[in-house]
Amino acid sequence: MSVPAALSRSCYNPQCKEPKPEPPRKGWRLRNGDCYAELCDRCASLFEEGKFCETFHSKASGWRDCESCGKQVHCGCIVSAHSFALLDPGGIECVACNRKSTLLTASPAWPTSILFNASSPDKPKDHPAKLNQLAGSGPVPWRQAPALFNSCIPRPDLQPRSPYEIDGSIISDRLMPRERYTPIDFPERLTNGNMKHVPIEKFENGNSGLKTEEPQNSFMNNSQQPVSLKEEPSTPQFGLSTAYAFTNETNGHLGVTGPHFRPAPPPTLAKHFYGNMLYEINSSGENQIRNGRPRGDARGKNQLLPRYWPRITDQELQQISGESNSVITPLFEKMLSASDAGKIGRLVLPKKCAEAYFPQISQPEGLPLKVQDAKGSEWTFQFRFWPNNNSRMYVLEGVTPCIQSMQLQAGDIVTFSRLEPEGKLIMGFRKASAAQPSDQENEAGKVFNGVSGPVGEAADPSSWSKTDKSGYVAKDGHGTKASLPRRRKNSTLGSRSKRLRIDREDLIELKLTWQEAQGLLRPPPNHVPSVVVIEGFEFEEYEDAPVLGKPTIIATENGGEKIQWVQCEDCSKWRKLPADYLLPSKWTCAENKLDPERSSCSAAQELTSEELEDLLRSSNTASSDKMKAHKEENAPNVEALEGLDTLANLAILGEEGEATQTLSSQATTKHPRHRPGCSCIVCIQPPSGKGPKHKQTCTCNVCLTVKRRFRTLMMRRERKQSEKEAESSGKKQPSQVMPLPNKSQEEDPTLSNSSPSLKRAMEHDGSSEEHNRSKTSDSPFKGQFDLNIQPEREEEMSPCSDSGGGTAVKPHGEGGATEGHVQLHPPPPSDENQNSSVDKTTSNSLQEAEVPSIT
DNA sequence: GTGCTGCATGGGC
DNA sequence: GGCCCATGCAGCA
Repeated sequence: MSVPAALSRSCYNPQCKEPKPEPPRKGWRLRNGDCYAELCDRCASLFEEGKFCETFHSKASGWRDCESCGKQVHCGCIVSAHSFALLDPGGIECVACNRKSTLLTASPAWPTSILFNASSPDKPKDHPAKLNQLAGSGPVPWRQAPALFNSCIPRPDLQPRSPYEIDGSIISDRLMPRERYTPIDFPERLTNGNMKHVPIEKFENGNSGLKTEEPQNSFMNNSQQPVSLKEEPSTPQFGLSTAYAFTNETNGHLGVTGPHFRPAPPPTLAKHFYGNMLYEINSSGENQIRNGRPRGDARGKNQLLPRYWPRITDQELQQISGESNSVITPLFEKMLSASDAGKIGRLVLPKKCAEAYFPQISQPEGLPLKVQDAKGSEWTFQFRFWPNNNSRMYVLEGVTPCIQSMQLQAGDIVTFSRLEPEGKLIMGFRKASAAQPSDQENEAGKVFNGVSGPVGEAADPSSWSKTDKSGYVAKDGHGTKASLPRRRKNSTLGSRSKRLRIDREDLIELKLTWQEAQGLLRPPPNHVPSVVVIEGFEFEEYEDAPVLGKPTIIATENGGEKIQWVQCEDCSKWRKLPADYLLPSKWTCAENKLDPERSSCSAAQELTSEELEDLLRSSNTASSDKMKAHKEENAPNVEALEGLDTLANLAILGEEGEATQTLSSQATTKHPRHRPGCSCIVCIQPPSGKGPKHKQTCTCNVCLTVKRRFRTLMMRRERKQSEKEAESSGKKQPSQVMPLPNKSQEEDPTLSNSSPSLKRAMEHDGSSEEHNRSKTSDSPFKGQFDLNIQPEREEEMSPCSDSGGGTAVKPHGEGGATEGHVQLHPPPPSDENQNSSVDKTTSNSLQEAEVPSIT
């Protein structure tokens, strides 16, 4: 610690023994921010002439050439810290050249340099304020800040946090690995060349955490991977040379990761950190405001809210950057609201983010903004604003196609990054399952995991794994990683919007229309259908339930040939396949045997973004139209849905009148197993709605078979029930008893394990009037049914809950009565639910047939 | 009737 | 109390 300038009688310059004049002349501002070097006349004059370093530090290290005029500038000490500017491409410029270039190339949105000079050395008081401005507050546009940070702060991963963001609980519970950091006491660096990490305990709020000391260079040396920085902090700069140390939880090293990661950008954080650093550093002895504003205000209105801090991961960066050497600057992220992900196609941008990172717009119409998605597709959005309460509301318009192509929905997160040096905007995303694995969002996350991605994989908190074709899911055994900020009280979904929260609760159900669900059904793996011949017609029957297949988009090529587009699980590129090609639930480019040229994820996508957009749009339209048509067609008959017991643990909750669209862009209505030459009961029928409908009196083979099999089914059920009743005689009878068909009906010997949906066809021939009556019972689940029902289990639970004995539904046809939701969690096993389920199972089974065209 | 556009409203921070 | 922003809604095409 040097002698306070005020206490020394000699010139502050240690190389000068001259006494200070009275009053002493002020030199540069000292690091503590309040004092100034008190100099003798000579040294003061040299300082004011900008020749101090030249005179006294000529043999010191840290001299650099101005990139413009070549003039040597000492960048190695605090004395001249304000007389040069760091340039984005690297190097420095003297004040004079920088002023010229700034005037010539001034771009408020994308500054070319960082100015470290004060307006005048004789106004050293200006420094902190200017630095703060540069860092993103005050009149200087926020958009200047990213470059500022980019240039100075090696930040390997995730968003920086201010010291007071870290408390004990955060360290232990919230902080993700590598999120840990410690602001560095920059004055220490300046003086002794070592990078000392300020112990977090030092901060006023009692935070505890990392306490390490590393040589200055070890910051980079300890990196697991090199960091692409345009300007490395090799030269200790003024206080803005804030750096962060990170620990890698796996090895405890300080370091940075990510080959293309540029330091984190949140502009206000620059101010945030700088201001607080000054404040905190002085907090021990001088608990005053150092940056000109109360500490509390550091989190004030000018802050980029934590929920917008980019939490982009290495993998995502890698995905975005691909193999290029481009540097990616994560800008911000936003969780999609219902309206963002809705049809309107408007993505509301956080105001601060929009103003900081997007081009400045003065007219509400804004301007078109090209954004590239993670797959490389380029989209053009209209970046604009609406006047709103004397403020602005920034929106991106026309995002629907992009959001649909990424299959995003409310709760998912879109991230915005900038690709340097191109300056291209990159839009990435994280699926909700990756972002919300905790708290109230937990359930939704689990659901998503359950449907679209692996769950319960080895917990590796430091990594992310893909959960679906394009999103990521956190492999977080504790369910805390990705939800760190969301667990805060003021989290986006925590309390920000009840409406959004409700929507997320709805995510417990996978919104899936019945037709879409059918379209996704595939024969079970290793299936060996038993073929039964009835009157010359072959019937396939499966022992196991079908599985969910890969959604595709059916299209017609110019030549009229039917094809389907399928998206690769790994690279999310769309590949073309024959329309009748059967896809597993997961499909990757490697399986594209039919098109060797595109059997690798590295192969380009055939579809242009425009074509894809059209395709998705047309798919949606078709789906919507079909839904409407189907609704109209079935409106009189549809009160409940068919039991899709084949969906294993899924349940469909029909919601009449509500057309869900979540998967409509992907779900195909293609007959999942409609194969040429197949003579099964469905394949001999024309697709739903396309052929003549069968009359109730129809005696064709199909109708007769259906009827006979239904009778058999009912007889079996009756017999089973009788047996059970005999066994459980004396037991309490359930409140609702399945009505049974006429016992005199003959049994169909071929009915071994047929689909319960066959039964529905029977209700139309008048033989199941009882069922029709039960269908209209006052069940609280009227209009719905629970696909979680596993018939066998139901039978165990309720002696009268025979669901028909069949567990496998042939995923034929598109005969869904209406759309429904697939529910992943069964209703609570209350009596009411059980009974309701029984009722639903029975009635629903009778209402839906795999031969929907039979009337 | 439907979808789009621009603004208004109001809850939450 | 002011600002942000999710969403509602009227007007229009």
